[in-house]
Amino acid sequence: MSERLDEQARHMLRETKLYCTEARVAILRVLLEANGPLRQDQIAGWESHKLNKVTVYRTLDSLAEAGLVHRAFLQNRAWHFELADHCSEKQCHPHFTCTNCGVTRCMTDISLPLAKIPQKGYVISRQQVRLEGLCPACA
Amino acid sequence: MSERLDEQARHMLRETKLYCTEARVAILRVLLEANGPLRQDQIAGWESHKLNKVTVYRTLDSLAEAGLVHRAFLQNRAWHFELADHCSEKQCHPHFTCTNCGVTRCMTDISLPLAKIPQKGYVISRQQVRLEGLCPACA
DNA sequence: TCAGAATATGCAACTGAGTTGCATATTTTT
DNA sequence: AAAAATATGCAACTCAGTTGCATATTCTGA
Repeated sequence: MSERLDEQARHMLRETKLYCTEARVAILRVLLEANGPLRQDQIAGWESHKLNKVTVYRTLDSLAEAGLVHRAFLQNRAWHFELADHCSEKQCHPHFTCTNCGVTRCMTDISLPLAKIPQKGYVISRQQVRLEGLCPACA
Repeated sequence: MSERLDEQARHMLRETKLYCTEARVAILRVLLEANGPLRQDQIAGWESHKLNKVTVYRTLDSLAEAGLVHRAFLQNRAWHFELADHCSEKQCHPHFTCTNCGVTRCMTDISLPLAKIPQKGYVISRQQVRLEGLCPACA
């Protein structure tokens, strides 16, 4: 229920010491409702919210900086954003994109081992995996 | 030596039944020389080639369609292109990007196991891995 | 609880990667 | 060498994402 999600969003914002503004609550709610990566325009237009584009980008920036949100792999020149849960500190879940219908889905139930770089001196802080292929509907 | 690379480029084009044009040879040569993913502007400006932007994009499109070149993960909204060697059919080598200096490097010597999707019906045709962190110079 | 400080928002105008239409040039085929 | 097939270049466009700046909102401390 929406009251519930609002409260959850507000809680997340307070936890991370971010100003608890209407836009941030709204955007977090959208991301809580949607369980998958969304583009800016999808977030802005969610249920006739009609949020301002600049606000959406700036809000997502601050949410990402606070670690509440992750930027997912680009597809067609547009960033995708999603909640940062289901992610370990070093690795986000893989994303699967269907090359036919274009749908992107979070594969929260798979994880690959972290890569090891044989050369000395590298520090890996994050690993992202993208899968491409056909979804069940298109295969 | 450059004659050599030109010949190699021409050979690759003939093999894939692509018209053997000046631009294609030049661009393949750049990619053969550089061993890492390059952006369009880097390719266009390589050694004062001054190739036309549209031509570069279209050439890379055809090279990618022919399987000679791969599009690598986006970084800062710009595609990166590189030769498709060192790649198995299903998996390209991982890319490492330094979050401090921004350098991207191909990790041709690592490879992760292919993900397995437990849900029925998915066909994975390609897996890409991106690593972020600090390079030896910045660590 | 309210003023002032801190921060977020919205608008309009911009940036820059990538694309498209179309006329022309180049490559291949016959 | 001519015709058919394809590639190139230009200019003008699209569209995601950004920036400056004036205004509004949220928080904090007396």
